[in-house]
Parts: sequence; structure tokens; C-alpha cells
Amino acid sequence: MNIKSDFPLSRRVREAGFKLTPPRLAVLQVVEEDCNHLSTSEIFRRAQLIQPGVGLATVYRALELFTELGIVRPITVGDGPPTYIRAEGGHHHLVCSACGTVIEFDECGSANLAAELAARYNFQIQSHLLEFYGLCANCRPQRET
Amino acid sequence: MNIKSDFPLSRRVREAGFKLTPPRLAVLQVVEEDCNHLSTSEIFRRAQLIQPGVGLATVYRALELFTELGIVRPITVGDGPPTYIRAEGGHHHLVCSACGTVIEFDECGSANLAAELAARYNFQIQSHLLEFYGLCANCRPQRET
DNA sequence: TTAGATGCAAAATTTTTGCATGAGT
DNA sequence: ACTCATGCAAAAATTTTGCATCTAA
Repeated sequence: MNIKSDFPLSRRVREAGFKLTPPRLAVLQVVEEDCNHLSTSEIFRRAQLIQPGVGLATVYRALELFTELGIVRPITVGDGPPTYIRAEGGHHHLVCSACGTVIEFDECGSANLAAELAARYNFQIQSHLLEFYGLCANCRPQRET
Repeated sequence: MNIKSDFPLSRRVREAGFKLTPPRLAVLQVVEEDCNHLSTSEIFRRAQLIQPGVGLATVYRALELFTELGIVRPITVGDGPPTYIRAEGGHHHLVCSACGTVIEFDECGSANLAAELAARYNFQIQSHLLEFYGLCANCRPQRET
């Protein structure tokens, strides 16, 4: 196995007591490089470029595991198929209900709220997702005059 | 057709130029009554109670339409199948990555941010979703001592 | 060495589509 | 009337599962 196996995400898998296998490393690498709304089949495709021969079922199993470990998380945007994003830090989307366009923005000022919720519910918060839904400029019904 | 056909959601469908058919009304009624994370098949089941004979394909088509109209929206929580929630107002979840438990909380103080984004991106915001991910009290790794 | 992971292929499930019929406007 | 929407059933796509084999620790 010649894939880098000690970058942060790998450690988390191993420290949680799971084996660091080539297929898992491949999926981790895909996620590490760019996991901005990748579908399962796209992740599968990319993982195969890194580790030819990896099976689709294994990718499903890896993504399920990584979801439980809080490394990625599935998200449904618009009416498309579920995709995965990194489950770390924040994700901030402005989503058009009509055309599905997604605009990303930076801050959401939720730090205070996070701390408060963590205390109130005895919850260890790792990440968050803030999405606003509505109509983008193009899809907004245009006035005739 | 003897189902109430002029409550707010129905109006939105008709005004958008679509026909108000019994299957659509049934799905709307399900959504109106309680659409807190219902899966497609659960919505199908409930719609059939209201309108026996509704087809599953029609429920899919209705949900797709209502998603575009901004009436509902699909959401993936934890590792479960996608479910639908009302796309109106706000939804605030605390989701445990490990066991999937969902805690709902009330406010998120996002009104100011919403207004700012609406202006900046020329976006008409209809609803929002704020989710925090992490580990609930039960799933938090316990210290041995 | 050994428990856990894999790939394959089959099964199960979910979602989409084609088309003749039916119904809302 | 006319167009859009429906139900059905088939097709397609997605996801899960069983199992013999293999391998990371």
C-alpha cells in the first residue's frame, strides 16, 4: 500500500478502530481532494482512478462508515440525487428551488448559537449546515412592465 | 372532487398554472397535516388513505413539482433515505452523526443574515435549514474512569 | 493469527418512463 | 374541447446483501 496513510482523515479512521484499507484510503483521498457535492457514483468513479478494482459496494460501505465517523455527510440539494460533502466546519448555501443553482457564502455567525446548543443538549458539535431556499434572480417571476 | 381545494398550498399550485387534481390535493393534504421528515413511501401510503388508487409514480411527480414550487423540499438526515419537509419558515436540527437522533430547536437568529444575503445576491429567500452535526450525549465516547 | 474488509454477483429497493386513458379548466 | 395529468406496468437506476477470499494490525 503506497498511498499516504497518515493524513488527518486516515488517522481518524484508524483511531476509531477500523482498518485503513486501500479502498478506504482511496475514498478518503477523493474526499480530501474535493468533496463538494459528489454523488456516490462520482466518488466511485474517482476512487477507481486511484485504486483500480475497488468495488462499488465497498464505496457504499466506506461512505456509510465515514458518515458515522463524522467525516462526510450526505446532503440533498434541490431535486438531485444525494451527494456528499465534508462534514467539517460549516457549509453555507443559497439554493434556488426552481433551477437548483447553489451559491455558496461564507459566514453565518452561528458560533454563539452552537455553543449554547452544545451546552443545553450536552451535544458535541462538529459541523453545521446553513441553507437558505428561495428563488434566484433568474427564476424570480419577472414583472411584465 | 370533494377535498378542500382552496387552502393556501392549493392556491399556489393553481396560480403557478398547474391543475389541482385529486392526487395532488391528497399529497398536499399529507404535507399540510404533518410533513416532518416523511419519506416518499410514507407520503405515498398516507396519500392513498385520502385518495385510494393514487399511483406511486404520481406521488413522485407531485413531490417533484411541489419541490420546484417551493412547497416542500427533500432533505437527507443522518444516513437514512431522503425525506421531505415543508419548505417554509425555518428548520433547525441537531443531528447525531453516530445514531441519527434528531433534536429540533427553535431559533437560529438568521433573520439579519437572510436579509443581507437576499440583497447581495438578488435572491428571494423563502425558507432556511440550519443543522448542527455532532455526537449526542449517548454516542459521545465515554471516559473509562 | 484473526477479526474485519473486500470484490463479485445476485437480490432488493427506489425512481423514472412510455403510453393509452381520463379529468380539470 | 384541449391540454395536462394519471395509473399502470415495464425499465432503469440505486443500494444492499451473502459469501468465499484476502489482508491490515
